[in-house]
Amino acid sequence: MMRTDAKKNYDQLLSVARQVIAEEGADASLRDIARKAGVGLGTLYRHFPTREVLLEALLRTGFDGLTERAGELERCNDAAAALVGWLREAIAMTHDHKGVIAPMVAAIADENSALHGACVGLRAAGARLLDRAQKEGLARPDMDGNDLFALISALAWLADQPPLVPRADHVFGIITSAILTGPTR
Amino acid sequence: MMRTDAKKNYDQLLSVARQVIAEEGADASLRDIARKAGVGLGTLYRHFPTREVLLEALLRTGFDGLTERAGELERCNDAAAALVGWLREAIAMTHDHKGVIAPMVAAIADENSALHGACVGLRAAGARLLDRAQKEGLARPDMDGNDLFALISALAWLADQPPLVPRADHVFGIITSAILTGPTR
DNA sequence: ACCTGAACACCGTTCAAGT
DNA sequence: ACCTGAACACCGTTCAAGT
Repeated sequence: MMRTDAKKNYDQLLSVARQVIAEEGADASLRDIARKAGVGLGTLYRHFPTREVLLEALLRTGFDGLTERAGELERCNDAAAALVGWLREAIAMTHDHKGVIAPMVAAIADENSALHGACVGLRAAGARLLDRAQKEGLARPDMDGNDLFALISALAWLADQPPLVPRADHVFGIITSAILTGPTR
Repeated sequence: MMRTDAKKNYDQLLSVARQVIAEEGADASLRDIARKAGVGLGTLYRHFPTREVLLEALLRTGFDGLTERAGELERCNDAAAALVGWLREAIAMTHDHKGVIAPMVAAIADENSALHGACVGLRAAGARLLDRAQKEGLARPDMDGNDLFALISALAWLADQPPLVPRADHVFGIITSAILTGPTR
């Protein structure tokens, strides 16, 4: 069990980090976060030895929500709508924490990253929805969870680039239509 | 006209920058480049007042090659193949200079960026190829040069993320099939 | 005209010293 | 146990001083 003063610092750090990262992005200055939290820099490193650990803590509830949501949608009638709806939600989630998609992509290949588990879980949840849609003949068969993860990442990145934001929704539509359409032409 | 010593420094800087950026990416340390070029840091800033100016100088021949190539392809019989082939080349070009796609995307909305002109030219070249394919009924009509630029950017970014590289080609195929297919399903 | 490098204000990360 | 902040090795950017 954490000492109560440590717990207080931890919570304060997390709260300030959420705020700062929402403004500055996932590559915000850790020094700045510690400063704004009124805490020594070493304390931040004690609680979050790595930037990924901090991001994981910030995104945990979001990740959990998404995998839970995937479970619900698996029991939805329309497997195509379930897949596309979940994709949209997954992208929206990263959109709340700009700059987070690059570390997430890096984490999926790095078992030591604090974000690894969450990303693998995300990929698996998407893969299940995709698999169901494929079995019903609603999604192109020449894709797997890795392709889906790559597409989600690309769309999330796109939605993070201010000049591309106006087109993000439309591009989302183009790509989902490709997923739901038959294989090569 | 440049003084000959200045010209020598300029060339040396450009050559070292090409090398360093190939290894470290477009966000490589400018200090490091100056150091390796055996030149004062101020000299680098004199010749390349901004990182974008340096990137533009590095990519100029690549940009020119791509717009020229687009001109050739416009006279190709198969408008669909011309479009897809050019997309592939455009993405390959950024792939040679990792990390360059983010500044390029930023530049398209920033008229003051040294990369602005090149990016606008790229978008225009793609738009012409797209337009021709659309007029022949070979590409979906609900797209324009902005969408194409966004898709190229997303694919270029994807090809820059090591864990996603294995899927990059396949995802490219999925997306081009969406462009060449009819509109929504 | 051009070059240099110190100066300034920042980083991330570590770690001895304190409570 | 936990916290602090100095220390170290880096950045990008500017600019006085030199040739």
